[in-house]
Amino acid sequence: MIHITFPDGTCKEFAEGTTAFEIASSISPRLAADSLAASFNGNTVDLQHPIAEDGTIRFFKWEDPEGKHAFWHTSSHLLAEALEALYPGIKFGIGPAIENGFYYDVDSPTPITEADLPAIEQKMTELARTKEEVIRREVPKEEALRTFTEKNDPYKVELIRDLEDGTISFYTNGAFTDLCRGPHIPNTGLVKAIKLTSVAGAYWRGNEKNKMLTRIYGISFPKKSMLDEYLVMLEEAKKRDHRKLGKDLELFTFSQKVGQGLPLWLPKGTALRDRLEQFLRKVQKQYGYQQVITPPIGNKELYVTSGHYAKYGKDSFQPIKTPIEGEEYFLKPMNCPHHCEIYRSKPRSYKDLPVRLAEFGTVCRYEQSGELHGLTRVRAFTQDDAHLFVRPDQLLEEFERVIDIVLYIFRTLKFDNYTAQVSLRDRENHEKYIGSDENWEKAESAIMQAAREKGLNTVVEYGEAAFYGPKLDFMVKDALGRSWQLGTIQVDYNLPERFDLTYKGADDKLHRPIMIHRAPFGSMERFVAVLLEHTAGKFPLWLAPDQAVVLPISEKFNDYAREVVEYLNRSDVRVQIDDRNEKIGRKIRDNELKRIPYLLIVGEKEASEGLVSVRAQGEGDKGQMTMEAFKELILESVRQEVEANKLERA
RNA sequence: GCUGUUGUAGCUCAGUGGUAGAGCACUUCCUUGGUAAGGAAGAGGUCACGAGUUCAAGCCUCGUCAACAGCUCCA
Repeated sequence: MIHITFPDGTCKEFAEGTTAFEIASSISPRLAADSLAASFNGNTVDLQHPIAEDGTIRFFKWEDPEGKHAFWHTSSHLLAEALEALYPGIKFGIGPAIENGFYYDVDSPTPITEADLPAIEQKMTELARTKEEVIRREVPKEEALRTFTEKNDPYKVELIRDLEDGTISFYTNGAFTDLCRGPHIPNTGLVKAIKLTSVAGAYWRGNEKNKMLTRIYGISFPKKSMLDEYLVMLEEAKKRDHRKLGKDLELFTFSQKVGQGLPLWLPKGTALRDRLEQFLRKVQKQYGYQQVITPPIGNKELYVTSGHYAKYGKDSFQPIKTPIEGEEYFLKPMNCPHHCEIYRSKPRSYKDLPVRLAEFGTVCRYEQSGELHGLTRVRAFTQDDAHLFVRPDQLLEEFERVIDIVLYIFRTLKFDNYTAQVSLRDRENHEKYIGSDENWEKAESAIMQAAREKGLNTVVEYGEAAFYGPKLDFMVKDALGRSWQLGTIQVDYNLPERFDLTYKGADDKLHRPIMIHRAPFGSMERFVAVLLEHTAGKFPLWLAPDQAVVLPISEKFNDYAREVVEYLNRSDVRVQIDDRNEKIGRKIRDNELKRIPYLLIVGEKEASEGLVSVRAQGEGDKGQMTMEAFKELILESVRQEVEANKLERA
């Protein structure tokens, strides 16, 4: 007998071999429908899986990631079933659930395009309506191989060959049987709303030497209304796309003539970016950073020394050769080698450390053309870079101080949902990294400790480290839950070695400093992109390129409006005038759409009494006040926005 | 880089081989107004670029460039 306690506290006993789905059904059909997958002793198993003796069961709901995963995974099998019915002879690759939905890779005898998707959706819906049970069956590896060889499904055969010997699980829904680990939902009838979203090419097993298969993406839900909500959310995401907002708000542009991936910052975008830079400069000054400036190119020897030439030389931009001497220079792809040479420019004492060199350094990297994306992936960008040269005994504290800066920035800009990703070496393959095992281990443990002490919500990824050292990246979720990598902090034992950086210790001997690379924004380009999507273009007052615009009711009040503008500009409030010959309703609409934080409406009453009528972005009429009072309101709000999160230490 | 889709006015987009289109934005005029689109007229295009097919190409073919989606990559 199995004894099971349910989430609501009730207890029941079941015979051995009872499936989780049967158990859920025995409680209530509702629970069965809601429970999309079950967990057994902490390991996820599917609802068809027999319950073993001492098990406790946890039922997942749609809200649980495991529940969605099982739901979408089953949907992908449903897609395969529909495809097999519609395209006889089709071959299947893999068909997993993903973060938002599912896909299936197929090799179809006839091409499948977007135009075919509605018909496939239709077929899937039909099949789902027949409420097919999803049946799990365990078979020996040899039998699995035979089944798929007979079916002439070469991709599946390849997959099975790579599996360990023993039993393999099969799942069947209707006429379709797939090799699959599970878990799945018990019945395809639970899938009520399906949308196939796109078709794309994808290499078999992600290797570009392999054949390209057709990947069909889709998403599904247990209710029609949930699909509708999802589609609305997608629309909202499109509106927030930084590429669209950047155009609408005149922040940046690209030119086919200037070149791919080379952003042109427009006046308003530049104003925004400058303000972010000023903000960070001020913080860094308080943390003892010194600003430096280095040239945009560097001699090939610099990169041979740093090791970057060997690693990236051929994929990088082509060298620039001096016409007579024939020396080779490269556009700088990073600032660290230059900063190492600044460190080397004079002897350093242990008393001088840490040395903190900061630069808003513009770098060029030859990103693959297919990788370029708005401002988040470009070929020329400015890092809010700094390199900290520290003694081993200072590493941990300095690392934590960098975390403090990153967290301060996130608080000020209201990025509340972030996680820290610790990127360590691949556990097996150490060859692609440079530096000694001992140093790597020291660096990795320092990062882990700093993250722990700062209470960061941390994810550890093996194999994601840079070739020269482990790193801590901050992953930020925007308002729509999409994840972006922003700030990065990296420990480096390698460059100090290669550049033979030293300091004189208290023992009168030379020692090797440790280097920390860090960029709290990541790059100005990506940060502005993420900030745009996070705020939907409604920047906080202290960052907004224009903080207010004065709207005269009619041309008769243009002179007074100009007076207001002049007064506020003198007081460091960024304000414009909209003196077009338009009705006030029109001016309000246009300036609201430009996301100007405050609209100041002036007519006869205001002009005669020195007032402005204030309208706040998205909040409507706020009533009248004197222009002096408005100035104070703005300056005070700005003070509060920037200083509310006070630095924890200076 | 690979596969696919797309490229027409500043923006969003119609236009299936026969004289280049709409809405918004822009200019001028009328209107002088009170919290999210007042009215009229006008100007604006080497249809991404280059070849080819055709009596004739925005439209068909090839190449190049760029954008978008996915894959692969990311110091």
